[in-house]
Amino acid sequence: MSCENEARQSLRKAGRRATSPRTRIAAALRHAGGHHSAAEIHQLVQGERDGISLSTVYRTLETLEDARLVARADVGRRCTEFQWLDTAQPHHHIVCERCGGEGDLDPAVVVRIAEQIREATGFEPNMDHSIFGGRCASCREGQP
Amino acid sequence: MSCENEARQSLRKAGRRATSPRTRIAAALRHAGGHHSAAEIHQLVQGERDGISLSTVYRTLETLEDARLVARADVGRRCTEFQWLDTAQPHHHIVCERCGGEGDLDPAVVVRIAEQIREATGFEPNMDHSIFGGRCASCREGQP
DNA sequence: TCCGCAGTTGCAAAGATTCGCAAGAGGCGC
DNA sequence: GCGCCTCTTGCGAATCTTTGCAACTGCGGA
Repeated sequence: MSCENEARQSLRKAGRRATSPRTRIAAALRHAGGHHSAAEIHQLVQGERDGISLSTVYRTLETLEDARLVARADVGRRCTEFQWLDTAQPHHHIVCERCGGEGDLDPAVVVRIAEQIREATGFEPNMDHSIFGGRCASCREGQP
Repeated sequence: MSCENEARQSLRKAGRRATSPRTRIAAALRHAGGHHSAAEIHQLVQGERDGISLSTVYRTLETLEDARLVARADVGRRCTEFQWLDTAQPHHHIVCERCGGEGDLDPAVVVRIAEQIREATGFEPNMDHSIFGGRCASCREGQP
């Protein structure tokens, strides 16, 4: 699949070595799309030839995150997921802490938020893939 | 110290049982002020009478977080800290992902951000204690 | 094409956090 | 003040994630 070559190029472009485990992990994530846990990603690359150790999966994800190729999302406790960023549009979520419902956040709103933070602090916030916790409208009405 | 009584009252007000471990943990966090890791909190309450198990510390922190008495802050990977909220002003940080430098964020900016998210999605974001990652001004200049 | 160094990997062990279960304790009603 | 029911705790085990270290490999230069 071309994902493998694309992944390899993205890695080189980011100044990282395009090793076999790295390429396979990146390609799998890119090809699969959406969010995946470390264990899922480990599964995805297990099917093929020789296995990749779980620690390598974690280290690779960290590397890819540093290279801004992958975004980490801590959706609630006990649930860290990763997503390929290179091709995806930046997108953002809001998760209801009571009912678990999710909503998407207009990227324009996030851009404006980032601008406000930059103006206020001089920091350029990293908002490749933000997740806000909160209460959805119906849960807010139901309980105080 | 009065922290213990205050903590007890806050717990009851939130509809939780004011048990001895809970009260001690809440009082310690309240008294200590600032951010503390689970292990530090465990240490803080170890000195006194009988010990409190680490799992109880974690469970209590979770309970206190649910009750909005404590805020959890994931400052980068490998570093989860907790802070007593009841008395503190809401406050917000921005952390540089490159140099580790920290800045404070004007609460007014955060209020505006919360409003924008509410208008856009109907969600009321929980912004008791937000942390944004990003690049500080000097790191932005230094490296692209 | 071959070599050498620095970056990576696999493995096993450590650390952090959560979970299951039986025993114990807080708080409401009597 | 006493009893009971439910919520909590402690302990140990399970899970998730990171780390240390020695062996291995990509890739720039000869």
